Amino acid sequence: MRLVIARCSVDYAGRLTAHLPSAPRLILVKADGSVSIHADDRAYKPLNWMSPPCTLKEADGDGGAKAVWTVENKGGEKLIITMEEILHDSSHELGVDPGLIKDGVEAHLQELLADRMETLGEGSTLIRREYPTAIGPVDILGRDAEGTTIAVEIKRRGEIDGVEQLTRYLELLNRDPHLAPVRGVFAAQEIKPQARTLATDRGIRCVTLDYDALRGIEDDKLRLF
Amino acid sequence: MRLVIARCSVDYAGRLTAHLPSAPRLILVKADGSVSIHADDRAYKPLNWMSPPCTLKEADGDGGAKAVWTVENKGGEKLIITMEEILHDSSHELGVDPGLIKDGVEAHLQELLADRMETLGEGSTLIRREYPTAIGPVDILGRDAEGTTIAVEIKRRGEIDGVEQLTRYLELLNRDPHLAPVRGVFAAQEIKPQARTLATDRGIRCVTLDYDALRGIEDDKLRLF
DNA sequence: CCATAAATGTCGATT
DNA sequence: AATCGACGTTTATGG
Repeated sequence: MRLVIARCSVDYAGRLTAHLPSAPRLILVKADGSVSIHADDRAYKPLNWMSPPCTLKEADGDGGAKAVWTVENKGGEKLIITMEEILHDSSHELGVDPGLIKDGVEAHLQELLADRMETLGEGSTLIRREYPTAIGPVDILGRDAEGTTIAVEIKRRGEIDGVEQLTRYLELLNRDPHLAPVRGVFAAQEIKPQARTLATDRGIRCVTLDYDALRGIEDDKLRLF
Repeated sequence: MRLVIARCSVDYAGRLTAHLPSAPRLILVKADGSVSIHADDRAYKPLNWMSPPCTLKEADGDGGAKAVWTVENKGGEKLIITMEEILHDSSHELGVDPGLIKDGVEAHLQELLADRMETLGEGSTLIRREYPTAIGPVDILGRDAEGTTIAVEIKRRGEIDGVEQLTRYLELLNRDPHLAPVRGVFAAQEIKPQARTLATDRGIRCVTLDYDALRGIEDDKLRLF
């Protein structure tokens, strides 16, 4: 990883055209060849960048510029960094990162819920996860205690577009005489008020998922063996 | 901006739970208070981060650790960086960035299409751009060859969300007896298969826009003067 | 490689 | 604060 602090101007031509006037910035060159240009704000988002795979060509600047870097990818996107003053330049060997271990994402919620369908109401059973339809897979298809088909949409955060998504599935599923009538269940760790209102208005039941409780139940299950 | 290269392990607890095993990484502390942890790959996204506003507390490590940083925001999200070995530590004054100047293709599409309504079919005419409704402006309102009102939604990339948006407009517009019946046209440089399926199912016509061709036509027009 | 959906999405405008 | 829409979204996953 190479860290360069330089007063530079930057031009990008690719999916759009963009220009950065001259100012001191961090230029970050990673081992995979990627380049990113950071200002001293905007959290983690770079002002400009080029994702790998790409090639970096360093050239001496003519006149005012100390150096001109040209970063290019296969798609013809181009990033030109004109450095007028180099304030810092250091390189560091980091090696391959062991990578991030995540816990609590949607996929995990789906697994846990599929394993504990009674969370959705006593007597609820699983038909299958990722039930395929023409407009995408339904997270969980199941049956409630009365044997009515239920379609479950799972989100970490339940917002309006999630309700819309479930509504589309329900419309489609209810055309299938083998399944109809199908009832909707919107399950999320957190459901936004507008999403809850819309869902309720459409006869979709809302269920708030407690991740720790689901996982706790799961742990209890494992403890039995 | 402070740059630290350190062998560290990281724990994040907030919107999800995540852990990074010990390895050498870049820790980037910006003037806005944000902290991000980068591996030696991926230009854009760090392994872990905390967005501002947040507070950084540095503490001496006990035993194996040289230092322990705790970054926390108001929402109770927490990032804990345990540094076992510090390989580099430097600070740099960058000042406020003058910011990025973007020149998008986006707004141009609407202009071009409004100027060349026949792209949507022989005899199509413009009523107006940005036709206002209670739920936002319709990109283009026009008439087809038969005189039927058409509502056009323009996107660079046509996805399901865009079809939903147009559907909401159509629902509203069709309540207006002066306009009804209104037909929908979904126009984009690229239309995703699922979006096309949904649009077709709802009787919305899909039109793929060729930006270069539209601009070419425009150039021809200009050349006449 | 293409297509799709999730994301600690982020970011900005607007209510 | 919440919502909505755009983003050079990026990133991961499944076909």
